[in-house]
Amino acid sequence: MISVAIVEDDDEIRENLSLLINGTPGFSCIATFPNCKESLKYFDNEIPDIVLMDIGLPEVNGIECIKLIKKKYSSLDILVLSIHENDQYVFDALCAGATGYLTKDSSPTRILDAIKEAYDGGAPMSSQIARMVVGSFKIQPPPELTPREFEVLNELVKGSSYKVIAEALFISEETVRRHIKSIYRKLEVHSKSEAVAKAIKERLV
Amino acid sequence: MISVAIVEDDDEIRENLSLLINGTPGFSCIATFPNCKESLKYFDNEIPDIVLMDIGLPEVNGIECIKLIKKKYSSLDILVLSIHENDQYVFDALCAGATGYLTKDSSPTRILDAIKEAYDGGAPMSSQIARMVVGSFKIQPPPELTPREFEVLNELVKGSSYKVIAEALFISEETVRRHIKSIYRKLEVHSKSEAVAKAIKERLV
DNA sequence: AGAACCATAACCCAAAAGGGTCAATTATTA
DNA sequence: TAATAATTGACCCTTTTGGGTTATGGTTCT
Repeated sequence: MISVAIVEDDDEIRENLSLLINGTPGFSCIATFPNCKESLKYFDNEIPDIVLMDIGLPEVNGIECIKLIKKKYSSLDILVLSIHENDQYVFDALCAGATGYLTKDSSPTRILDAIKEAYDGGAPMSSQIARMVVGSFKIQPPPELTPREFEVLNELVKGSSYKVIAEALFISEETVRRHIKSIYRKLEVHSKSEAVAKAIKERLV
Repeated sequence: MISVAIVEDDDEIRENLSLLINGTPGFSCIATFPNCKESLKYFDNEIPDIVLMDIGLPEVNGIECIKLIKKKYSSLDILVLSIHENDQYVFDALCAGATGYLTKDSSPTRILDAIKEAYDGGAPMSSQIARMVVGSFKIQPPPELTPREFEVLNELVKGSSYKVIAEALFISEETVRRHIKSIYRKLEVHSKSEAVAKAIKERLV
């Protein structure tokens, strides 16, 4: 028996979800809340297996609510159920610790499957969401750095000084300087920290 | 009709997959290859809808093969089918541009579902893999930086010099220096580039 | 009331970084 | 064969950075 709690401000949606869950063998909706605050209060006494979370909540929004819940109950699995397919909401929710992300047009069957999947250690996502998430890993076409320049860039990301890089790559500090000048020109930056930021953000390393 | 190509060095597995796909209505295995090189040659003439890719290939491994394929045919969807659940393989594959990642213990039904899902724009993953991927977004418990220190750290990541930070935050350069010393101590680093690397990697910004 | 922390600011000094220019060797490619 | 690119190295100079110390006013918590 999987116990579920729902945080959703729309009365109709909340009721329908509750009926769906309670009407299915093996699932039990043990509590529903129209906002973040009440859910937090409840969790002090009883912890469900899975929380279904809306994003568009009044006062404290769903993302913040996830953060607050995970802060206290870090192992609790939260499944987002949202109308938003917007990139930022999805990534914010996952960064906050959500276990999965379904769009609200998911079928009742899909929702139940997802709850089961989350309970079994999976991370259920609507297919467009999954594609978005997986796509975020993809590396962009790399800038034309030479192999040696990539080696130097790697050292920069490790925080090495010119001297340390020179020793690591068995070249003189002057040559390190030379390579770094090249790197700065190609990446269009003017300092180590900028280069490091760009390298990591664009996954050049 | 979804056309599928298979890159897999194990003869038996390759044959079984081919039989599974051709034996199912709506699916067609149009080509199979024991290594990367032959698959690339073939794609010059015909492009399947989906490629099933093994990771443990001889000579050029699966990750490199994905990179090579995506370099020429960036819209081709590649589904990894691997025995490895190792973090690094998964993330490397997704970074290389894989559309999904299944473990080899997936059932025939699951494999067919996944091909269909990838074809429909999804990103099918085995549940442990999905959990791993989603989990990688989660922010760790943040180090005890003060609000002001976070502001300074943000400026560092933007590549700002002490002087620029001072102007941006309306404080003296000396105070910027003070905050940065604090940040270095708390993050256990000794330079801007190290701080930036750590901040980005641990998603402090 | 005192302790602890935050944010502010200053001074000293050595080390590191960044920008400019020049030049030689090797390898690859046109 | 000539041109191009990669890799290596050097010298000049200024600015930036990092580590040390000290100090003040404000807040918050005990």
